[in-house]
Amino acid sequence: MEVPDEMKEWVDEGGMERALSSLPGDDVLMEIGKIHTALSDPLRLKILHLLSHHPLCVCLMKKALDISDSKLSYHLSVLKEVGLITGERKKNWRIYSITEKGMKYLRM
Amino acid sequence: MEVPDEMKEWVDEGGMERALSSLPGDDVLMEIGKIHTALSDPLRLKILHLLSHHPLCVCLMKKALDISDSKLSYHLSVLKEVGLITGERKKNWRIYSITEKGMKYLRM
DNA sequence: TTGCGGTTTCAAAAAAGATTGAAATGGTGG
DNA sequence: CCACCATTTCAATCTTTTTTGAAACCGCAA
Repeated sequence: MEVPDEMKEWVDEGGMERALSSLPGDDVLMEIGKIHTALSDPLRLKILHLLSHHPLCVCLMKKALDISDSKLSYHLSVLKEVGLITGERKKNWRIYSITEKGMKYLRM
Repeated sequence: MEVPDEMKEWVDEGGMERALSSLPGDDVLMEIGKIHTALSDPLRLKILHLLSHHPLCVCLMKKALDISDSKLSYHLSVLKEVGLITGERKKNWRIYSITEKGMKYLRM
């Protein structure tokens, strides 16, 4: 197989094999991919930023973001699914908090 | 408006206003979102990992990943679009390299 | 100039993700 | 037990992203 000079020696020294074998497994790549999917929506990034200040009930987020209940609920579920936030019941309310993982990804 | 005790004092002290005003603008959130969209696909993460070892021509990546030309080309274009990789012509080949930005996001 | 290898572009089809409004859930206080 | 409040779930619809195969492109060598 023909390759550009620039990478010929690297390939001949087995660079490609090394690169391929140090690749994360498909399961790992899929999980990382899912986290990035969760972070790919501006609204969800907004939610994450809000929660980085203080845990919040759905009602306050709804008011701040001015969107429908079901829409907010959907996006919260996406963030929760991948562990960027957690939610706990408190009386009639549900209070969401950002996780360590969420903070880590927000900092990037 | 009724809110859980847990966040009453924070809200009363203007926490919500502070949180809202320190939110990145929609343009910024959209750009960050786009980068995460680019990182959301396992195949693209694989490409990024490969390129983190050495610049590569499309033909080598195609062989390593065992996918169609047009599919590979599409995913390369997505990564290039958001500045995670760059590509330059060299004779008949096109050689892609990971950018600093790409390295930064790969490290996360 | 013609043909060729490597790569991209295109349009159509398939798949995944987001939005909507209505209905359901599940504690809580009366 | 009942009615109520905050929130979630559901199914239909719409939008965006991905896949596919065919056609086009581009620089190079004969």
